[in-house]
Formats: sequence, structure tokens, C-alpha cells
Amino acid sequence: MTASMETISDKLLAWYDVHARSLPWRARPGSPLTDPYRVWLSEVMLQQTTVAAVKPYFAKFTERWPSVEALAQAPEEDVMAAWAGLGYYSRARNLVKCARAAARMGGFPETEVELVKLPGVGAYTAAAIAAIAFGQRAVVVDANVERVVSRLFAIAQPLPASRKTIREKAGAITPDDRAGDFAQAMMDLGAGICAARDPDCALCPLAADCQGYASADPARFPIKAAKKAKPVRQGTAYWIAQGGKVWLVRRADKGMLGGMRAFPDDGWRAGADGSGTAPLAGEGETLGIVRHSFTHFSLEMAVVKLDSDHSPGEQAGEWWPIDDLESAGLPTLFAKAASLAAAQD
DNA sequence: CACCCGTGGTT
DNA sequence: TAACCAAGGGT
Repeated sequence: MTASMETISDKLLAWYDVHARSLPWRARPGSPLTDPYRVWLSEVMLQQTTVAAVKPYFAKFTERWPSVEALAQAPEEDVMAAWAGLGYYSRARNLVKCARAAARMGGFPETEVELVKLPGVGAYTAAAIAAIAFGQRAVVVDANVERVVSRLFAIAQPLPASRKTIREKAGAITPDDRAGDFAQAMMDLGAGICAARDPDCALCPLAADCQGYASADPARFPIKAAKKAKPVRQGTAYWIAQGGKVWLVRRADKGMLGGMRAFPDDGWRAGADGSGTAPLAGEGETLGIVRHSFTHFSLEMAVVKLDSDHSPGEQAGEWWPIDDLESAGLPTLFAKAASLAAAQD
């Protein structure tokens, strides 16, 4: 065995031993595995979400619900409210379902095949839990791994068509031992050095193995298909207040902001034609416009104050103290509307 | 495979 | 500032 036989995973793991990020959901140095509950919770929170955004939520959740059994017993409503602001709210509904399933099973299953059957656990998360929490060899492919592998092998085919090739290449460099550390090392490398823009190849432990680096323009990988334009929608939300309280509804489980508390609205279908329907008749005073950008459209939502002598519409809801709206767990769009209205009401 | 589903930070 | 990006999953 010569030094030139050192594999990519050897080099990466040696780098990780020195440069691993210290994160609240990671095992302390010296303890190889960590609590599957914390691994699962962090992985779900981290789906399409930055480490910085997750940290305070992870701390809040683990303090309030220290175990999967505790979370399994929590009312869904409480979990949804605690999740407010993190986004992708189907994750919160699936979190409760998954916790109850795992608690019923006496704990999380240890194999990818079983893990992927759980609600909110897809191919990535199943592999990550199997590798990180249970020490199994699993090929963990997230956006970081896609980027690192695309550069290492200078994959010319654009995403998402290149996913099959990327998975094969990732599998070829995944070690039998320390697959969990390897996965986290790939993610740390992708987050810090092999970053989406302006990669710092001078610090990269894999530069000598990188075909993208050899090509002199590693940053052009991964090549991606063009994205669709983001349309702008208009809509209206209604502020209906009386006696220091305001009317909140619970949104349908499916669709935008599913299952979250909110102000009644017109469905945001209304364009300039004003085709939306108010929850009750009467004169309305426009308090202002809230602008908010979602993944696939932007929204300009008028906030209209309605006469409080009328009773609210047919949609089920509850009167909520205006001076305690923070505890309602409103998603950001409606939190913006609340701060706009509360300042004037 | 294409589309839907949040949010906040960065350039 | 408009666009891009971040430890994806469900349908």
C-alpha cells in the first residue's frame, strides 16, 4: 500500500477528523453514534433549510419534547405552532405522524428499507439516519453531495437528469466503515469549501482527485436546467376584530401553509379582477399590502379590516387575543399581516 | 418526471 | 434587486 493508493474517502475522513463542524445534533467527539431521535429531527428540519435557521428550532423542540415518545404524545396543533416560521409545513404534520409511528414501533427502525416507509422520510433522510444514527453503510445524496460529486467527476449532463449517474458515483466512493461520518464530511465540504459559488479549491482535500478542478472551472458544475419564471398573484386577507380579539381560521391540511392558523382570505385567486370572496358582507377598509415570496410565486396580499359587528363566515375558527398573536404560530405571511394590522387597529 | 410546497440570507 | 440557494418529500 503506497500513499498514492489513499482513497477519496480516506482523504475526506482525515480532513473531517480535523475540520468537522460542531453542531447541536452531532455526537460529541469520542461517541460514535448519536440519539436516532435527534438525528431524525435535525434531518427533517434541515430539509431545504439552512443550519442557522434550524438551530433555534432544534433547541426549542428538544427542550420541549426530549424524546420521540414525548413528541408522539404532543397535540398536532402544538407542534404546528412550534414549527411556525420554518416553512414547508407538511414536514410538521408528517413529523407528528412519524413520531407516533416510531413510538408505536418502540423506536426508529435501523434500516433504510424500513425508515423510508415513515412519513416525511424520503431516500435522503432514510440513508442519513441509517448511516449517522445506526452506523450502517448507506449512500447519502443531498444537494451538497450532488454538487461535490458533479465537480469531482466533471459530470456534463445537467440536473436533474444526472441524478442516476451522481448516485452511482457517490456509491463508488462511499466507504464501508464510517459511512455516517463520510456523509457528514461530504456535507461539510459542500457547505464550506465546495460551495455553490466561489469554491475554495486551495483548501480542498480532494482537489488532486477532482476532474472539475482539473478543468479549471469547477464552479460551472453541477450544470442545471433552466428554471421557470415566478408569477405574481394578488389576494386579500381579512382582519376581523372585536373586544381585543381577532378571528383566526385553520387552513386546510393540503395546499399552501396547510394546517396552519391564519386570517381568513380569498384564496389568493383574485387577480386585478377582484374575483375573491370576502368571509362576510360589509364595508372593508384596506390597512395595507403585504408582499411575500414563495418558492413558485410571489404574493401581494391586501389586508382588509372588516366591520366587527358582523359574525365571521362559515369557516371554523377561533377568537385570539390580539396582544398574544405571537403564540398563535402564524406562518410568516400572516405574521406580516398581523404586525401590519395590529399597529393600526 | 414535473410540479407543488416556505423562508431568510447572500450576491 | 431579482435570482439563487439551503442536510427534500409527496404526489
